[in-house]
Parts: sequence; structure tokens; C-alpha cells
Amino acid sequence: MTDIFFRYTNRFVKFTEQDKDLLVSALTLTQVPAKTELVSYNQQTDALYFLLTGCIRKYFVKDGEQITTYIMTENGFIGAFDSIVMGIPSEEIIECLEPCTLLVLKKADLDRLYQQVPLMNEFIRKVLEGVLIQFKQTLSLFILDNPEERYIKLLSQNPEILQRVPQHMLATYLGITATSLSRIRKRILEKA
Amino acid sequence: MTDIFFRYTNRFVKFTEQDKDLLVSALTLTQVPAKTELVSYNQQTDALYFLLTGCIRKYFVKDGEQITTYIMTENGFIGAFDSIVMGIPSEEIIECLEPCTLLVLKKADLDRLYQQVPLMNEFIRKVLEGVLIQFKQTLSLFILDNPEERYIKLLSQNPEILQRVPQHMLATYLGITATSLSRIRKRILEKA
DNA sequence: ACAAAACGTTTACAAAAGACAAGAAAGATC
DNA sequence: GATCTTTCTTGTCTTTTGTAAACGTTTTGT
Repeated sequence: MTDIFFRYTNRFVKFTEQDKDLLVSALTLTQVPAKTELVSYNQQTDALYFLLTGCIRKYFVKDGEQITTYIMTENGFIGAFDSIVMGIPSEEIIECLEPCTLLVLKKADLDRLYQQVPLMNEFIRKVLEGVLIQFKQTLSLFILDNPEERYIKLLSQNPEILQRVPQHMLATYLGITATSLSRIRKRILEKA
Repeated sequence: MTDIFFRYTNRFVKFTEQDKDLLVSALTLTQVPAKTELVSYNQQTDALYFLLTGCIRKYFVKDGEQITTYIMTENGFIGAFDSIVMGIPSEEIIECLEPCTLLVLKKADLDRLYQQVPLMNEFIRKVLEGVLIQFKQTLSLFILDNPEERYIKLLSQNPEILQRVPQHMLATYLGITATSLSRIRKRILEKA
């Protein structure tokens, strides 16, 4: 099961077998049902997750409404980074939208790995580089494109999540209301 | 002049004097006039910059219009990260809005430092963690808040750049037009 | 100091998005 | 399979934003 994880790490650094053993001993495999909250409101987390299968979102509650800020579906790390790094409670909730298979990495174990495995800093650095580029692209999308263009790009780049995530969550993720997304979809259909 | 830089690094890791010597030998101090383009359109860059004094923005050109996506004013790294990391030409232009004092770090030198200075990976990892958290906050701002709220937050969190950056650049940075920002400012003035 | 360019605001109109409410459709639960 | 909940769509109205153009002011360059 950690095969998938090491296929991922391999894109960044080549861990030795010994490194991998240390990593495996720090990772815990978990399966959780849909609607599980990995991080709850105001919770201070001490764990990072690697999503093997399933679908997860992050959301805020603003004026009683849930505003989705992130959706992910495949191999990748997820966690309340600000809470972990800065040691503060998380304002964001991390919720599984489907049954999920996860690897859990506690912050204490990660910190230990930074000491034991020299490649670990390089690995996480490269992961962060990738995440950063992705975030930058998403942010540019908001600055450059209007909601309709954003929806069309999401449609072309990630048609899969449109099937797996309720539309009202996608709407807030695009920075608009569910009503507005429904109308945008109608507009697009009428054009085509 | 590198004092300021090491005051910054010190927030993340404690480089030895030997480390610092290696770093200093890799860094080049430059002063450039306003309007200098550190990275031009479609240019493949091989350098990272640390801004000591001055003000810099990143922008895209879309439909003939300049859309500002990032503004920074003080100690921090800036560069076309995607271009450097992925080795592709940059679609974003990086421009100095004021005369700037910069430290230049070539990618080749950075890669060498990763070999020579073990702390370097940790340092950049921690820098990236910080940058990532900042990006996440900015992105949340776009998803959670409307343009007026975004302007008010910018006003409260970074009143300084309102003085240093033309309004039409701030407008696109907030994801709106200059006309709209002018209206928002008027609305706020009338309320108060 | 002068001319040119850049900047900020305003206006009128069109397009889009939000708020609110009512229904239809789809899914979950038992 | 009937019920209940969630999700999606639609309608009406209001607010906000975009577009385009005009105008005065400020800044810049020489």
C-alpha cells in the first residue's frame, strides 16, 4: 500500500531502502468513511495526510455558510499547513467527501525524520515547490479570469471532480454562489 | 549589505560562518532603476532574487491589458518560480516599480549550495512553507471575500503599498477594474 | 518649462452576480 | 417504496461590476 506513496516520492528524490523503512515506520495507514473530519474547526492539528484514494475538501464557515477553498482527489499531501507549521488552531475544516484511504504522518515523527533522513528536507522542499506553483496558478485564475472562465477551465482540466463533488461546493470553490454556477452552466449549454 | 539578508535567514536556520561565506560568494548585489524588468515575457530565467529595498510587481498581459498578480515591498524572495523549477519560459513579467536593491542568486549556484550547505534545503523548505501559507491566505481572500472586502483588508494589512503603487495596478491585483476600485473607494468614503 | 504620457475619476449603459424564495429532481434512509 | 433530506434549477429584484469614453489632474521626460 505504501507502493503508491513511494512512486510519488520517487518523482522528487531517491530514498534508500533504509530511508524507506524509517518512513514506513512513521506512517500509519487509515481508512475513514465519508464525512469524516480530518481537521475540525479550531482544532490544533499535529498531523499531515497523504491521500491514497478518495476525495477531500477544505472549507471555511463564513456567515453560517460553508465556503470550499480546496478540493483534491488523488495522490498528494493535505493538511492544515498553517496550523501545523505555526502551531495555531485551524480555521479551516478538512472533510472527506468519500471514503478515504490515508497515510498519516504526525508532526513529531516528521520532525524526527528531518533529523534521521537527510533527503527528507529536500523531498519536502520539492513537494512544496510543486504545491506552490499549483497555488500560484489557482490564484492567477482568480485574478485573471471571471467565474465563467474559471468554471470552463475547471471543466477542461479536472472534469472528474465535477462528477464526484456536489455543485454547490464547486460553486463556492469557484468564488461564486450555487445559483450563479447553475446559471453559468445553463449559459454554456445554450451556447453549445 | 548582506546583514539584512542574514537577519532574514536567521528566522529559519542558523547558518555557520562558513555557510555564510559560501552564500555570500553565490550572491550578487545589484541596484536597478525603476521599470527594470527582472524577468521579461517568455524569458527563461535562471535566477532568484532577494529584494532588499524597493517595490516589485508581477503581471500578466491578457487581452492587451496588464493584470498585476503580485506586489511585494520588503525583504523576501521573488522570482518566476515555475520558470526556474520547471525550466520553462515565464508568462509572467517581473518589474521593479521603484529603484531596487537586490541580491541575485543564480539557479546553478543555488543547486551548488544545496550540495555544499546541508542547511540550505531546510532553509528553503522553511521559506517555502511561509510563502505557501501566505499564498493560501491570499487565495482564501479571493474565495471568501468580495472586492470591497478585499480592498478593505489590503488597506488595513498593507496601507503602505497603497501609497507606493498606482491604483490601476492595485485594482487588477484585487481582481477588478480601475473603474470599479474607484467606485469602491468612493463608497467607503461616503460611509465614513 | 513644456509637451506628452500616465493616472484617477466620472458617466451611461450592458452584463453579470447576489439575495431570497419556490419548486423540481435526485439520493439517502429506513 | 415511501419519506425525508439534499441538491439543483428557476424566477424576480437589487446590487455590483465591466466596458467605453470623456475629462481633469499629476507625473515624466527632455
